[in-house]
Amino acid sequence: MGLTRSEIFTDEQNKLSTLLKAIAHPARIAILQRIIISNTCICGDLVGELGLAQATISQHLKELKTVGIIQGTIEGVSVCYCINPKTWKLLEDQLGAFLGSYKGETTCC
Amino acid sequence: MGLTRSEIFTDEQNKLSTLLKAIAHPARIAILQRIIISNTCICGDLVGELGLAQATISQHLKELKTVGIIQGTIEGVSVCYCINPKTWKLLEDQLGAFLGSYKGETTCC
DNA sequence: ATTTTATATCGCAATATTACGATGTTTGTT
DNA sequence: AACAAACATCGTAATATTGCGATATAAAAT
Repeated sequence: MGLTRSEIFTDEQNKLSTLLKAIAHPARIAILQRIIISNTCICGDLVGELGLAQATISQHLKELKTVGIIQGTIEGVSVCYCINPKTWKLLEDQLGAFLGSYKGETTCC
Repeated sequence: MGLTRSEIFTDEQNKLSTLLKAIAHPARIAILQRIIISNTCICGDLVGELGLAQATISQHLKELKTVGIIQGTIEGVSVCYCINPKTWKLLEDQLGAFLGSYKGETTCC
């Protein structure tokens, strides 16, 4: 016990939950918002702005990168992070389909 | 350490991450899909269908109820669960605004 | 070559999540 | 009243997450 029993769910359900889990943290939401807002690619700017330690930010970035939501390019000494359009679209589509499947008929309760 | 430092984030970021965390689990996605699909309100049907123990299902339902995504009405011996339209809309709006804020300009990386 | 700057990784402590058996509670049935 | 059915809650074990100091790594500047 203690670990999610992924075998009993569909690939879609597992995939969607993985993407959702990646963005289900205020720090990672803040990081993504910051990346989206600045048209120039930020990097360690986040450390000064978010109020979390450098190691913590780096770890959150890694999690976002692991599931493919962002991608990082080495730019001299620093690293340039940006949204991975493909994964972002996938998330929008999957989530849109899921959330949109409820039509709010209130046939119940 | 070990606990999210919510104080340093905005209420919107915290609220959204709370809602996202609630749906960021394959079992809870499956439960929500099942609730949406059946126009009649299911309850313990989930236990037989999902392959998780009754205590586990009940716990997942509680989590969804706690953040307000579903609501339960006692219906005799069983409990009728359904989507809370208000929270569902909130989630759609907040998430739509967040995901939609990225326009995929690829000005970067 | 050494130092500085920027980021990543390691290791750890605190806390949270997941899952489930066992037990409690509530309502309907006999 | 006693019993059964449907859920909820408790307690617990296994695992995951969060955060950070310390340390490693890699590129640029001196």
